[in-house]
Amino acid sequence: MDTLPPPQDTDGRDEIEPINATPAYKLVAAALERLIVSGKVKPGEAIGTEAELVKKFGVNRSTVREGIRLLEQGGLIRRDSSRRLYASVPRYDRLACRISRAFVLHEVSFRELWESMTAIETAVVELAAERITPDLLGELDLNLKKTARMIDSPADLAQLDVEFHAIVSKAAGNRVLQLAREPSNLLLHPSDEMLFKISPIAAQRNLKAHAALLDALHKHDKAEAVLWMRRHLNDWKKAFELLGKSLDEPIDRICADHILEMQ
Amino acid sequence: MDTLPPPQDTDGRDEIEPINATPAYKLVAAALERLIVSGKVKPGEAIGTEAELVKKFGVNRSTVREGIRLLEQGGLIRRDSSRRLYASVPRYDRLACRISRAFVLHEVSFRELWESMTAIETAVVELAAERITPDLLGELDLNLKKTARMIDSPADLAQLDVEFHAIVSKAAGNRVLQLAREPSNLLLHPSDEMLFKISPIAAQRNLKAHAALLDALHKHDKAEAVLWMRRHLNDWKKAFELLGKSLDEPIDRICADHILEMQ
DNA sequence: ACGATGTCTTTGTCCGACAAGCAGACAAAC
DNA sequence: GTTTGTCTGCTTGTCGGACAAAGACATCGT
Repeated sequence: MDTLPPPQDTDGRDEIEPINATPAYKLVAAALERLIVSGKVKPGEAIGTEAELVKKFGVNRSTVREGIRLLEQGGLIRRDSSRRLYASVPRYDRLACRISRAFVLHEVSFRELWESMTAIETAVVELAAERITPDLLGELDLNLKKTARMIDSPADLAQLDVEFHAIVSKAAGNRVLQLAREPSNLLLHPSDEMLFKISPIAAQRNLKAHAALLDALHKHDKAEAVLWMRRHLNDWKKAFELLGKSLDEPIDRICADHILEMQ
Repeated sequence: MDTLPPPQDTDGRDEIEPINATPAYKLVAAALERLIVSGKVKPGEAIGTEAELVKKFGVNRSTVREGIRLLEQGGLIRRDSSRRLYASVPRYDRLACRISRAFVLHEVSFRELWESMTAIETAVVELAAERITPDLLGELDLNLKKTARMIDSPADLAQLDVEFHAIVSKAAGNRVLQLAREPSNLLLHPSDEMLFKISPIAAQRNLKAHAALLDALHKHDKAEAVLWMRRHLNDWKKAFELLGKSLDEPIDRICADHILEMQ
């Protein structure tokens, strides 16, 4: 696999070097990436126009454009209205979406998702109990009310469930945990809806758990919040198993559509 | 995102159409993405040549190329030798790298990283204690021996530390947790090295903790493994604070270089 | 001063072209 | 028969130029 024999030092002139055939468009992308990540161009600042980049890098416009496309999808470059290019910070929701997609393609199991959710959500809710602010408590109150009203509409319930936990994770004030949590949440959402559709009891238990969690958060009671989160997650697992599905089968590919349609 | 209000059917002449302002190259990318994610083209299979895609989509070759570039960086498309295009599954290390980069740009704090590590690593080690296999135990044994030998070389120590935890996370058999863990690990690595460089005691405690963790894993003793992981993480925090740095300051941008250089 | 106007700029898309590298076929040498 | 070298397509990477559309900008008339 180590291509090319070592440059046979026959007569001292061995500067052949293993051929560094990196295409120009990748070099352009790498250069721009370095500019942004290293902070020389701050998020929000404008990248030059294509013509300027052409002059700066000394390559053709098509090449510059291909380089830009590489970064565009990664979220390091954003287009305002009018399609001008600005440096940008990758958005969490986009990242979460990509991660979810990767999980689908890798065919991770529900068990893996559930284990991960258990670990992360309990930590999140513990932090949230400590740090939650009144306005986020208000948002949760509102969400709970809506959940009670929508108790017979599985689709809305699933949506509200996702929202509830998203608010809690925001309250935890930890963006690393927030991003770690998001993909699993996205992927569990469709199953969530299915559970609510099939079992009204699951919907009831969901509502009750949310109410208890919210109460614990109001009281800033870490222990109780964690306890209810555990119960909440166990409920989900039990309901899932009642459906006759195995936790060890890979998540459905139908989740993929759900992920895809959000860009 | 191609919304826009429906074209107000005021007087029958409503062929205004919601202005499909999505550039063609994005549509190409979306179409290819859908092909791969939905499973119509399985990972490893070849995407057609550019010429074929030109015919299939009815757009110019440049446009096709720009579309391909969008997916290329995301890891959905891979180039074999000879640059032919194949569908692919996004690699975890690439994803972790991107996530790390996002954290740097978002200027997350060491505290956020540490809290996340605490939550995830304890869960990981608990699962690992249950599921670890003899060969992974062997790898850990080897890693521990090397760590003992390299006790005076901070750079190697940091590298071995990262490896140790990576092996543990592999042993946990949960890819979701594994990916959730990776970015924080990457970002803490440089600070790790700095800690070892400044405080030989930190290196000693690190070695001791690893030994104890490994012992617990050998015995499949969950409780002890979790206990030692907690200690290990607290050690890190204490050492960090001894350095006089605040946990609440954003992670250094120097981490960025470290992240960038791994593709 | 303000709004309507036309012009400039920039992007999205297309066309055509060429060099380099890879794959396979084919002929030559052992 | 196997190996080697060569040749010919095919595909990608890069280039140059071109044009339409839409935003940005300057100008002009009131």
